[in-house]
Amino acid sequence: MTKLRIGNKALIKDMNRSVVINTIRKVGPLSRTDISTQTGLGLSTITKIVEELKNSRLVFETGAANSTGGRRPILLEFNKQYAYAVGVKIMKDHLVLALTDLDATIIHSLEVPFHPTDSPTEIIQLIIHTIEQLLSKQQVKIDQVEGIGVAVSGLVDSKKGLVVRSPLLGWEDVALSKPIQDVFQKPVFIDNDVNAYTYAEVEKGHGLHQNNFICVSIGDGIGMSIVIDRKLYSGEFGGAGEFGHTIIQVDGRSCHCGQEGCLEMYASTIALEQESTVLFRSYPNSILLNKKLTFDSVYDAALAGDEMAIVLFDKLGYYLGIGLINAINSFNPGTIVLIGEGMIAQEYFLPTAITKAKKNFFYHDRYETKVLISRLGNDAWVKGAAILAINQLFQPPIYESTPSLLS
Amino acid sequence: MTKLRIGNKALIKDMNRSVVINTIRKVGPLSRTDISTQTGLGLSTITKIVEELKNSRLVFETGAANSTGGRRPILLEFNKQYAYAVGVKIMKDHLVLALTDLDATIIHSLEVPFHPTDSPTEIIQLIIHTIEQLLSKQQVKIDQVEGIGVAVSGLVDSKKGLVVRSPLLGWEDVALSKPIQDVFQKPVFIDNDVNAYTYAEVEKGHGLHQNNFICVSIGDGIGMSIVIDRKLYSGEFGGAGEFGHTIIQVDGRSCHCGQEGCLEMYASTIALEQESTVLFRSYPNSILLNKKLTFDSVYDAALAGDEMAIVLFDKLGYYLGIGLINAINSFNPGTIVLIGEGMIAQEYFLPTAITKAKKNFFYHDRYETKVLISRLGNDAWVKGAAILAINQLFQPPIYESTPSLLS
DNA sequence: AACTTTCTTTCTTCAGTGAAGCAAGTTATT
DNA sequence: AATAACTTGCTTCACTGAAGAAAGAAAGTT
Repeated sequence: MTKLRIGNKALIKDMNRSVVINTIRKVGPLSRTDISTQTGLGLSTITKIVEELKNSRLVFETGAANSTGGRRPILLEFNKQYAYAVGVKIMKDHLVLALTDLDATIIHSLEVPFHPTDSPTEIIQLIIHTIEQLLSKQQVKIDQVEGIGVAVSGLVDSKKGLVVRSPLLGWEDVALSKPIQDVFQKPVFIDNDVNAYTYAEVEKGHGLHQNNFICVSIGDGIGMSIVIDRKLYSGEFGGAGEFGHTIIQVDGRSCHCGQEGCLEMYASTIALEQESTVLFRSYPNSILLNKKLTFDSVYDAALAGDEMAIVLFDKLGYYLGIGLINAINSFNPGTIVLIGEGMIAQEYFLPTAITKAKKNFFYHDRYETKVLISRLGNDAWVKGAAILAINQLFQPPIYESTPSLLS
Repeated sequence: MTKLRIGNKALIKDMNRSVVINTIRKVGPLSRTDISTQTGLGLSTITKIVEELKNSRLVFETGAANSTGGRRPILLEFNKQYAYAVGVKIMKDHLVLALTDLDATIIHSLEVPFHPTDSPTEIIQLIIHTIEQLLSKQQVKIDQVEGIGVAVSGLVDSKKGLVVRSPLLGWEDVALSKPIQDVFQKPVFIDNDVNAYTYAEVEKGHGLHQNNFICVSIGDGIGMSIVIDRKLYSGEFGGAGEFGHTIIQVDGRSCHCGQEGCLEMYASTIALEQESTVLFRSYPNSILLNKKLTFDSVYDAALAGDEMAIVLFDKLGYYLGIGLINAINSFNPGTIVLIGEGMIAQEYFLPTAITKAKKNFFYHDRYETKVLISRLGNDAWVKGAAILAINQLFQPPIYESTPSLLS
């Protein structure tokens, strides 16, 4: 278990430095007095800590604000350019990389295609090479990079830095962190792609107003992540949130995972295919006939007024609603945030899903789980990957062996 | 959100006192040197803190152990009798109360029946009256009681001290904590009964070796609790773990909760009734005919060789296995602990359930979720209730406004 | 007598605190 | 305008009290 540090002067100092810098980082330009009242620390303490933070360039003074009847406050701001982070997302046939500042703002990003047949080793080499390219193009030295975050779809053991299994990439037991870490000598963090997105949601999205929520991703598969008190819960070996493989139908449709009746078979891209085989009988004239069914293609058909497309989404919405009920009844989250490519067609399936989901166990009780849609853009995946690396720098240093900028 | 305290001398002292007392409490008789090496605190610090703890009677010296070649160590032990706690479990038609020491060992317990038609107010008065009786019988003054914990089945908002809904008792929105607290002027903690049992499991059961697990209770209904890093996760308003009402069959059997296809309809006492209506056609000679079906009665029938009883448990096991799969795939716990009255018949349904549950999403990956059976006795419910009250006394005081013995 | 282990005492270190005071503005009064 | 009085922001410094280190006392064993 993560063990608490014992109390000594080093702990006091680490904690207070952490509080001060995180206050400045999150609440933005602040005067020393503001920080003092917000944190509860004495003014003299703030003065001393700010002095140090200024010397290490983590914080800088950014002129004086207007007076409110006395001496004008000197505003302090977090130096986002103190260092950089790199985010990587591994997709089916290409990589997305981004260089960000410490606020996770993307400075420059690159996309590099690869062949689906490329081996893990080749792809890892491609990642390393592209990071080098990204850095040299932006004239950033590796010493200025505080960490590298990588997002991969599939089952990821982030503690061990291992991709246990990724059906999308055809990977099994790939040690992803180590080779990258060996080259750059910088901390490398890997996680599941939905988890990475969720970090972005925590820091930049709905997490700004919610401390407990779950993210459900709808796309090729169904993913989930669990946020408790702003922290992600990963399960014993990173598999929490294999929600797509919870069973909603005893002895139902066979899933590629070996089970029967998985939610993923009823409310993802795969579900569109599955459901359509039956539906084509009733809708022989559907323009979807002989087309590859994806959220995009079915959405286009629905927009064009194709009845079968509309029915298809409606069915998907019903099953998704059941999935949401199960999530609500298991976790009782205050909020569910929906993400993923499937959301482009939300108008066609979400109303049905939400109507169904509202009839959950708690709906008698005035307690309602809000269902929200992520407002982050498509770059949230790679931004989240960068946040994997950034976040660890600013954790409150109360546990043993937490690395930190504030040493 | 729970906010971290700022670093100052008071924090240091609180933290270290907490570390020392919890080390003594958990690891048992220890010398000062032992504590020093275990905690990492300096010997002189330990001497000072132990001095204080001795003065406040929280710790006492219990003779000297054998020498290992030098001065004999003076063993220190936690004073379990420093104070008392009271645990209460509200059952369908009776109360169970227990007076415990600070190690949650039961000193004396009482059972008091009531009428199912009694109003919440009457039952609360009965609780208050019985606590008084329990204390006076044991000649304990209320000042010596550090807290009172109450376990109730149903949806409990423990932060607000509210029983939101308890179908078993027919309660809705009952403010349970406040009236008790008003009388005794001592902290009162309430929680769901499965959660209370889980606290006992954390402190006295499998939690001694596991930091992350879930408990699944099988009985009249199906309950669940989630333990992450030795802490219970309760959800936004205490409803996490309404696992019995996750849907395993789209449009399946109607549940009293208003949904269809809830797990509870397939793997609890209710399921036995439901399933039997069909099965009686195939087994017209079953000795279960015209009997009230409970785990007890069906178990007796199975022991007597009744085929239908055996089939009934086998079906229940299959569905339970599906429930366990859903729990495993959602939470990826290292361990599942099974509890509840249903476990008396485990030999007839568990093998089927575990066989099914093993075929979960992770079973390719050498990662296995252990399924264990709780070894705690029937008094774990009320013991857990007492632990609700005891635990808050020994929390590490790193968050703002955590009450503590060590002020 | 020499060594070990446990525990205590004394002294040192250093981070936060709070009062006093300085800095730099605004507001009211002349 | 000029001045005095007030406000707000920040800094300095003596003080407090926590852990820590070192020396040594206590109580054993070899």
